[in-house]
Amino acid sequence: MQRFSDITPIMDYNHRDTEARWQKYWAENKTFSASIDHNKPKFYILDMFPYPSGAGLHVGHPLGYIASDIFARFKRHKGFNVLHPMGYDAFGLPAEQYAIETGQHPAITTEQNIKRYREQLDKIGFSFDWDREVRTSDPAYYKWTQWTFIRLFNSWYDKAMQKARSVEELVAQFKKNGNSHIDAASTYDFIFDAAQWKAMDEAAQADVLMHFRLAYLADTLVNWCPVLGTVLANDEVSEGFSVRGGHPVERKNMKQWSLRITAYSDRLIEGLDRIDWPENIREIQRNWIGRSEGASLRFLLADNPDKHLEVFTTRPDTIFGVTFMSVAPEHEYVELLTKPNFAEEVVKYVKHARNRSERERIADAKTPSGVFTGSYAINPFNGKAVPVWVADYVLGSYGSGAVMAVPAHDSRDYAFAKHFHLPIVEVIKGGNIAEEAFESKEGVCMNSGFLDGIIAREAIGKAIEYAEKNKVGYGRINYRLRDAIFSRQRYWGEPFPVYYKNGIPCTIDESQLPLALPEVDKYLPTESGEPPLARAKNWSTAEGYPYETATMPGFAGSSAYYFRYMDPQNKDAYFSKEAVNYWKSVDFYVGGAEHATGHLIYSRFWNKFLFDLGLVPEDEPFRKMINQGMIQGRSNFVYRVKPEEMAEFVLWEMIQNKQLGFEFKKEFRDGTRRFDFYSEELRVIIEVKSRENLEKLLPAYTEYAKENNFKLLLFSIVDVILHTDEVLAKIKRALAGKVFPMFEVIEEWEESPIFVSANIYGRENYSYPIHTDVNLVSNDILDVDAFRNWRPEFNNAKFILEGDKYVCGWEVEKMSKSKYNVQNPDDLVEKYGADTLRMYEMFLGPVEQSKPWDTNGIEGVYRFIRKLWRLFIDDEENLIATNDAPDGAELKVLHKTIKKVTEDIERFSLNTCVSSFMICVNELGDLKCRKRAILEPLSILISPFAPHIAEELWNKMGHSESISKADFPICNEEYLIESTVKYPVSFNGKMRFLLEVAAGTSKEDVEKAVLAAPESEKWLEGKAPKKMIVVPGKIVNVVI
RNA sequence: GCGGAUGUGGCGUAAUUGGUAGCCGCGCUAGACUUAGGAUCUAGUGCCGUAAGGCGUGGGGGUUCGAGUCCCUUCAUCCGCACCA
Repeated sequence: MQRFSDITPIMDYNHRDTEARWQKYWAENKTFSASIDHNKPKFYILDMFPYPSGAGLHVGHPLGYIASDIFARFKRHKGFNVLHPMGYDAFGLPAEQYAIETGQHPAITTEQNIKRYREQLDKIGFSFDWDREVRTSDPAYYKWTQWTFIRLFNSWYDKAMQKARSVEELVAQFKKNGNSHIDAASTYDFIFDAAQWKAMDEAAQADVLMHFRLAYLADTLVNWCPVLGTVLANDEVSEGFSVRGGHPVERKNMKQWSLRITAYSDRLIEGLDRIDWPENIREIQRNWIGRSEGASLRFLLADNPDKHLEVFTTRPDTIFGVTFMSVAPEHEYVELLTKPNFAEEVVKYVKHARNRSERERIADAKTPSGVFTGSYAINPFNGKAVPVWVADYVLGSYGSGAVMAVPAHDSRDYAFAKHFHLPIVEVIKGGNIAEEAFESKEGVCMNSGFLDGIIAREAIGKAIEYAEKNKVGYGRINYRLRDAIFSRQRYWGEPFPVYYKNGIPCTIDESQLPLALPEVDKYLPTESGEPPLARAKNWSTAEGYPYETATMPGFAGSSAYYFRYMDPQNKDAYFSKEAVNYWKSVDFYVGGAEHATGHLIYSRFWNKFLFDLGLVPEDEPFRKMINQGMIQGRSNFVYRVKPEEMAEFVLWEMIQNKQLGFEFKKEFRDGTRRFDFYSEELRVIIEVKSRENLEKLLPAYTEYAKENNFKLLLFSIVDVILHTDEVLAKIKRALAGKVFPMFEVIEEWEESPIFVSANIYGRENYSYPIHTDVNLVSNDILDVDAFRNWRPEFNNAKFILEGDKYVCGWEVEKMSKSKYNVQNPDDLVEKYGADTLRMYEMFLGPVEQSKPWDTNGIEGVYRFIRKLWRLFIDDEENLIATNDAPDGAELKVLHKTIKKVTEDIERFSLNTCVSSFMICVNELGDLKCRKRAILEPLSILISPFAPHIAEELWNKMGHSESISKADFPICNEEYLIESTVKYPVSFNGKMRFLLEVAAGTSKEDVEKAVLAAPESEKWLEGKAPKKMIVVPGKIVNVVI
């Protein structure tokens, strides 16, 4: 059937035509192209660039992009030179996985996905400067990733100067003085002098330098994932399984490239206080870096006085309570410590502990495990010998891999001591050590020699002082942060600019960059287990030295991409000095909180490194950041009936509690026979089964009824559900003694699924929910016919309705295909337009908050857009704006909105802006305002949110230039001044009425007016008020 | 277990410094216009109550003339970390 709107052209806002036209205009005119302009303040606003996955964008992805785009457009109106670029994090596992499955080169898949992303992004009307697009998989881009790697390789970290320096300078030092005067972030423990350095051959020197380089190759205990055939970073592993794909991960020792991010631990912590980031992200990073202050103490071995165990403790104040020591199974002294008669046990334990997967260790965390080595160590404070154990609650990778155990004041040591019956010595007063460890630092020291009587918190410093004076230890800060493993045994990533010259790793010359990713025949590891690049032909330098076969991890390309946007086409440099000194760093960064311990920490590290080299002017990359919330799906459910359970439920509801005058029981058993319902009084049995079953069993039932003198009523499931009244009538007749066949079928019925509406009584007793496609549902009402057509098995479905509607259940879940709750932005843009989508995504709530996507509300925003249009344009599509001078009421509406919107955008409260626009348009509609002086500023106000319609209106009002070049309106407070104040008058804090007085009325006069108001009489009840509070311009409170 | 965040109508939310709780939108109810509506417009809509009025921001307690907002306590949900010495 044709609808009215199909046959009569109604002059309504046509978003399809308008939006396409302006998107084309922006692209052709390069409206949002940014260039260095020293006459304007710069503003760099950046989104975390996406990984272009095959699934395309869903409604959740653009949330952050829309928010940042609004901000970018706003800043342009405010006179800033805005850099707002976009690109793609294009290397990654899914494309490679797909390549392995199909043989398709990942570059091709990636290209296709990017194309799709771009189409989707373009339709939403973003103001990106696409000329600055970067892709991490583009050789022209990853050239600079490799270039940075070479710089890292050629740098070491000088702790004294707190900065990275070149390895050349380090070598010069070695030649002059050896390494004794150097305070470097290093894993090198030996001391050599200049002569010794010079005596080393090239390989030995290279080996020493490796311990200093910021990018270094080392044997590392890594997270090896056999299924993926690669090593994973710590943040890619969760509870012993890979985050992506959920495959088991094991610990394995391998030669890996790593980045010495730990050198920057302190600066990474310190910088957190200087950046405007959400507190939770900063807290996560603080925990991840895990700075703890304490002491390193030396315990000499009782039988081996020239060797010692080094421990790290945050509680040197408890040293007199040490009753044993524990070392990690991987500790280098395990063998040395183990006495012959304990060797068997220790070897067995260490082997067992090593082989345990991370997951097993976690599962067993509650039961301590360990074994005594037979050795003792000497407490440097009191000379007592304590036993040394091997225990896997001690981590080899933290501190020194050994702990001094103080069971009285550490809960892990306590559990261990209890389990193995080791002594517990209390040295801090205040707890009950018979029950649990007392970990507070507020207690007073006891049994602690010179520390006795001091508060534990203060004793820490005294103990360190003592240790340093007696040369048995020193104050020390430890970090939880580990170096970042930088090798991946993968194809689709940046090749390392590294070759091996007689086994010595060297970086290629910068002039040779980029080292392009080679072609391979397959994207799998070789038969001998080497990474895919080992398959490439001639994967070696011109001299024949083999290249590194691992590739870089996902975070390599994303760690400093924001610099490349500043000068993306530069062939000679990463970025020009001019560009970086103009754009400096990102002023505003928008992206997901899930990158807290990955990208967001690596970027800060890379940025600080580039800062140390003097390449960039600021040491933090992202000055301000907000994290957009996740958009969850809103799933809809239909409830499929389990017919037999439903029939029994329905019947029981009718006959229980003597409703028919007789007591019925559920479940009557007679030997092996079982019946559904039974009345002892009348000897009546009711049984519900499928028709087929009843027919089959009819002879047996007949016989049983006869033998035992029962009256038997058999009903088919279908009849009970669909002909409940007739069934009930038959039961009543039977109870009244009437005679009729024990079984008859009311309706023949083919097998078909039955669905019950959500609010039908008892539903949860006899049905189970199944997901239905949200596109078949509107306001939780199911389109029954569409549902029948959805899948063949439902095309004869029956529905139990509420009234005439089938109401679906709903739940908030992850947005995913399998839950049929995915909302795709293209469909919504097609139906409602990009402006509506943009505004609706903002209208949903604060950007930072996670929330379910519910398409229902979008109609309201769509109506608003059309209302806005009609404020300017009549039915014949003519502009109706007049040049009349606006009146006070109109100006007040406009300036109120200017004020609210400006303030709200600045504090990133975009949902409330949308509300304000709606209020403004409603109020101007009520005032029948058609005045250009009001409408023109309004269109600029709204243009960051709904840029297409704003451009169209601006254009219709006679402007030839894009609205994005217009100045943002400024609020004139004069228009907001009220001549009267409406005081809410409260009595004892409860608001009772409003009282209007002239603005500027004195407190005393307001009080008088309140008392004189007729409404007051009732509330005063004849009493005089005890007190009156008048807050000028705000409220009046009368206390009685 | 530790750390952090959040709890407001049927739903998404608003209330910027302690000052009229529920703005805006969805949904719902009634009406208007229509041959027709999943269009548009008007009015209503926190809960209880015919009304007067009472009750209401997860629960309990407190500070205050006044508390969604501050303090104490408790519950629930979500997120992060999880043998880090």
